[in-house]
Amino acid sequence: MARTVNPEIHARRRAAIIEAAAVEFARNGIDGTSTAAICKRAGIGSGTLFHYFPTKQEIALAVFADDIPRVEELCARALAESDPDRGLDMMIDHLLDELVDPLAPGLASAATIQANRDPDFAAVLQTIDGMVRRTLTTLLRRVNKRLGRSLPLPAASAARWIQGLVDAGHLGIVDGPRAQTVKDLRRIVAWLAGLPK
Amino acid sequence: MARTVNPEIHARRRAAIIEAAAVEFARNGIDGTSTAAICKRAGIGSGTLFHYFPTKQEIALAVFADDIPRVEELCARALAESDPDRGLDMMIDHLLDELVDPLAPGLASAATIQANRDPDFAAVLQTIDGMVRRTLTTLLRRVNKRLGRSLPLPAASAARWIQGLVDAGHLGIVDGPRAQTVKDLRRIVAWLAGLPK
DNA sequence: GTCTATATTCAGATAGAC
DNA sequence: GTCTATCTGAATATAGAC
Repeated sequence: MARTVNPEIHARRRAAIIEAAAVEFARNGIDGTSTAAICKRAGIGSGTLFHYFPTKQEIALAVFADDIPRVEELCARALAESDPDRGLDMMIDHLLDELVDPLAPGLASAATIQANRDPDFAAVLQTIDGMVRRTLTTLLRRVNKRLGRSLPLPAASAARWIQGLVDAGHLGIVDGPRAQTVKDLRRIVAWLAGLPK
Repeated sequence: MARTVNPEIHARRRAAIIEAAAVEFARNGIDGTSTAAICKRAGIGSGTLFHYFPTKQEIALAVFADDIPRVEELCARALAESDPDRGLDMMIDHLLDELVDPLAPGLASAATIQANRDPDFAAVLQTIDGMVRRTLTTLLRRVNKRLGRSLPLPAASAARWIQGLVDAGHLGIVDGPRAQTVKDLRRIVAWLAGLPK
């Protein structure tokens, strides 16, 4: 009598591995993380790890690819708002939430390096980035057309810079008191969105 | 008598190793770069590499520490300008020059990861960042006091964000046509510096 | 557990300065 | 010719993917 697969347990375990891997990757980079370290943190044996993922590369891919549905849903909700300023707020809020994650700087760095070498990985990053950028661009254009405000930069450029600013926050370069950082960022975004002082 | 040390040749070769290492680190990260790869690119044997540097860590440190004098000189010159706007321009120009370097995104990522593990390395990054930030802050304060313009953000915050924006460019997230990127950045900086439209 | 990859070492080989 | 800074690349030992 063969043991039947329990998909729920499988998914949970897979998620636990991804979580453990994310912590290690953020701290030590992908090459700097041994599969043993992931196993230890996830509380599993190495055999189990390679039952869930064929290679370390695939784990790295999954860490980021798992975000795609979440981002998709966020973008869809922001675009569904009738007031583009509300949609922008929603996007910014979520981007800022990520920013609070202490793993963010390390993960962003690890990702940049990995994207140099793994085209599949690069594609995943591009998917996420592109989705966010297109959403922000659309929202900014709506601000422009529907609300009649004029933007200091073209919508597409402004969208890129908003992403850039958030990523700068990710890198931890802008590392003042968190509250001040968030306040500043909102002010800059407001300017980019053509809001009056 | 014995053969004497030639400091000039030694320095040149050391620089060549650092240059080769920077290329490899930018492409593959520090852990992802083998000492053999550095040797190959530098055109030397592995023995020679370890004659110049005791460990790979030390090579990584040198890649960034070598920038300190250059940055010091830049900051000193910018602060010596009587017109703070000229000083700001000077800083921005140099920051943008770095941004044009195709190695910048990879090196920035590699550095972030390395700083997590090597305190000496972290100190080097902090030195460079702090120097630039203090210089920008001082220049922005002068804009405020001497020229009587008021800034949309406190000088210290604005300085951090300028660095953040440049680093966002480093990460390659803002990767539109180069000319447009540079133009946008100047516009944002002008706003941060309180210049009228 | 196996097997590869790789950081570091070492025992010379080479060649410039006197 | 001698002395030594400098270089080399095979050898070692260890780590780590699978």
